[in-house]
Amino acid sequence: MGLELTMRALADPVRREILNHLKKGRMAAGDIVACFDISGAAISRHLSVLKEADLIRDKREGKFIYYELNASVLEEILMWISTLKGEKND
Amino acid sequence: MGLELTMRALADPVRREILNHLKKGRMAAGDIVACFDISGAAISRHLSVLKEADLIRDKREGKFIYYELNASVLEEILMWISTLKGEKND
DNA sequence: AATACATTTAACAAAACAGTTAAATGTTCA
DNA sequence: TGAACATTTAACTGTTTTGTTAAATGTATT
Repeated sequence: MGLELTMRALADPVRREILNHLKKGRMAAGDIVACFDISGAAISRHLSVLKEADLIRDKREGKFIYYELNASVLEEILMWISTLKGEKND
Repeated sequence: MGLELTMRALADPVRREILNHLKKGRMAAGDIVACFDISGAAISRHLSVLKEADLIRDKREGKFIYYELNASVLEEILMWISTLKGEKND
């Protein structure tokens, strides 16, 4: 999917904070909404951007949709940064 | 200062590519412009965003203004990512 | 001083973004 | 089936971003 999607997704502070919340474990969309002061619709779109970037995965369970972090995508950023710093990387 | 400025600066592909170019060493603004297909004015504004984020530093030498990478700011991103991954960091 | 060169700043247009409310979808349960 | 709940999608609005060209600034050179 590429660095482009990832970086764009991470550019927004709300989305970064969503990821910070998910660090502790998966959460239903509604629980995420409750952490913020903006509408559920707005959060929902943020979630879809994060999902598009594969930074999160979702799983429906009954009425709820649970979101969880997929930190593996961040490796690409780490590699990019490390080449910027002139480090060798595999 | 802060992750916010850094992430926003890195969100744009042109700016990331500017950093990639600077990895090899400092370059005058004009040389950077020559790497892209957009106007000097546009590049100049990208440079000012990168500078605002302290990702680059500039130094005037006669007619030229040289830009160089300041990779140290990237540490903050590395730390943020590492906490996301649940790693301890100092 | 006058010109030329390198770069930035200003003014503006087009596209992208993030929020809102209202309507639609999918699921459960009486 | 239909009412209630969780979430997303649609339609729209205001703001920010990125590019353009033209004018301004700073420096060197003659």
